[in-house]
Amino acid sequence: MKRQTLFLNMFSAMLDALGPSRWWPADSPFEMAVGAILTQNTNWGNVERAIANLRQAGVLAPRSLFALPDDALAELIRPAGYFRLKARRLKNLLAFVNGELDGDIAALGREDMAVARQRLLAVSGVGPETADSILLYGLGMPSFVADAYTARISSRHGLLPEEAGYDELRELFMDALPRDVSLYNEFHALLVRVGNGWCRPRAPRCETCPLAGFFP
DNA sequence: TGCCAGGCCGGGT
DNA sequence: ACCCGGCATGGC
Repeated sequence: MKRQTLFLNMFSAMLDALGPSRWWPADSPFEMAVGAILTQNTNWGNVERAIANLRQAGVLAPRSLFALPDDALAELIRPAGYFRLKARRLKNLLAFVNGELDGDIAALGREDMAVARQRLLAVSGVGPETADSILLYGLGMPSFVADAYTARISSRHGLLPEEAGYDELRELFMDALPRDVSLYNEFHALLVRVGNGWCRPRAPRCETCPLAGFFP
């Protein structure tokens, strides 16, 4: 079977079983980017609390958030964990957005995607997954997000060895699939949902997984 | 109770 | 070029 067909069938199997995800839950590209930093190695429920705190404090905008002292910002995002570290990372991103993009992160979306990706990666605290999330979900660019779930599900199904690196994994999906923003969006969202629900690190529930028996 | 969560950086080999 | 310790809260 053609590899693209295999991947699209995998997508359909998850979509049929779970329905559309309607990701990313954010009101603006800026809020999305903030969420991308806050959710690093962290449960989304904790991130929601942190974002609610920022909104409540009226600082969910590039200038006002940057104006907050580090320790005040850290206190507001405490529920998201790693809060001192993430306060610094947010400040790094904000310095870039305010200083180089005139406070408008959406301006990045009008650049060449590889250039936009490199500029995001140059911000300390923005790694490949965070950058790709912002490109895809925040800016609507076709950059596939290859996170820990993608790696786990892929290796369990023998698509790649477990030790495969981030870029290798991303290229596997991007080479196999058409460059389509909506497809990448929903595909990654479904992988996360399968990873949270069935493809667990220690206790996989493979019997009832939407991908059970899908791969040869 | 321990495991897990939509990673990344910096320093050491 | 890899490997590892550190970072931290909250749900199950």
